[in-house]
Amino acid sequence: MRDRKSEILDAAARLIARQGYKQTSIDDVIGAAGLCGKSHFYHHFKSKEQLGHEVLNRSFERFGERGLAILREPLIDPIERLNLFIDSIVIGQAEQGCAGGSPFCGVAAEMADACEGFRVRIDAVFDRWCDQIRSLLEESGDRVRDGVDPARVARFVIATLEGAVLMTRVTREITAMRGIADDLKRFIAMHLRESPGQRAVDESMHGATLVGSGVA
Amino acid sequence: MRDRKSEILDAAARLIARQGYKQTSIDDVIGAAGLCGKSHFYHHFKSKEQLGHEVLNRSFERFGERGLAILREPLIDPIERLNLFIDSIVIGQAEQGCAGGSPFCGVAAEMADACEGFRVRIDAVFDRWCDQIRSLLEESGDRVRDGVDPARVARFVIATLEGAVLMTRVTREITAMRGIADDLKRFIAMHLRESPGQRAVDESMHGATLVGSGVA
DNA sequence: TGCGGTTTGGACTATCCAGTCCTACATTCA
DNA sequence: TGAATGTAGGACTGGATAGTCCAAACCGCA
Repeated sequence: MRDRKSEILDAAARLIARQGYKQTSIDDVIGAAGLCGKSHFYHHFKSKEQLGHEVLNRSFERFGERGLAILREPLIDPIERLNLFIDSIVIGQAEQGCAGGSPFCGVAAEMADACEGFRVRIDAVFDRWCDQIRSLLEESGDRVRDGVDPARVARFVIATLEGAVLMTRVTREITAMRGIADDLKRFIAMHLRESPGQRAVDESMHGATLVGSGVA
Repeated sequence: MRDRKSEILDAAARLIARQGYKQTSIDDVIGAAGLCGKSHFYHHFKSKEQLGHEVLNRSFERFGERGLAILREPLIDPIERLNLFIDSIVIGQAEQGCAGGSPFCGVAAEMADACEGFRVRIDAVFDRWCDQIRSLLEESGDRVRDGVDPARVARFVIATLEGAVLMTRVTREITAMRGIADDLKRFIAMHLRESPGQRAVDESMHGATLVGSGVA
């Protein structure tokens, strides 16, 4: 029973991710969702702002369910999970043709400024995201070097991913993001104790980052 | 000879950095610049889009003159210059109260979507920025490890800085950004050959990133 | 059958905003 | 003196957009 409200939210989420909150008009949403008139929309939502909040919540839940799901996958090694997660962001961005990005990127910044309520919500999203990665590192226990602050590494990972998504949005080029993702994995490996990790760092230094293998 | 047009550009640049391009109306600009009416504005600019382009160019020039100037400072060691540059971004963001960010961040993404012309321009900004950092690494010559792709490292640095700025914009918190900046310097050091760099990495691993020294 | 929530369809208001147009006044410089 | 340019002030158009209101159909369910 896919109700109409969900369809509206899906359509709105797609539009907002692609063109931003302010730039997405109620009429756009109505058109994309195949509604007939405003009254129908306003039957389900009090205002555009409410729509924004619900879209944000929904995107957050979806991201929690699917995007972050890999971070919780118990059968895979924690660090490997983190690497897979990074790859999944790159793949997602490539699939979207380098536009729009994850629901909390350029859009996040725009909405954060548009309304304090949005900002707080997006802040919470970042927090939860950060927590997931942090707990992943903590789960790795003794593999992580002494003195490493998992929360701090988590924030670094998120910032770099967000920045990379933003960059591809401007350059419309996915190759650079792949390089950044690989380098980010090396950055993470740098915080691991055991030699396999360290060796991996050195190997990738002489593999993936060979001059010319990146983007011209 | 501070002409009126420059004042308008300055006011517009400030507004756009804070609230975005679309959200900044001509009337806002007129008010902030202390003009009397639209005719005066349209005497200097053909359209809002032209204003956008000129603001972008101007911000770019300013950033080139001041922001990137440190990257070209011949008396300072190249890598040290890069570190100073990273610090300057953090300081700049702190001074702005974590809002707005560098002219080419959230705003860039918004404008990139608003108009293809803007996108191309911003893309060029990233390119030049990337080139500056790349040439810095190339300048360091033998200090950089074999197999390291300077352009790729440059893109990583830029992505992480952009992401960090975006993050502080949402969290309104500068502390996290300081941690990210320090970690970014360690990432750069990781690509240097000589032991001082490597030692610096290890030292900072047991200094800056001690659990609890980051943000709670 | 009838009630309540959903859907359709569209008219309408109020507001914001980019851009136009027109009229003055001041300054500068030929 | 007179033309060009910059500044001032404001009326106006046209389009987009959020939000309201109303009337009628549709549909599941008691």
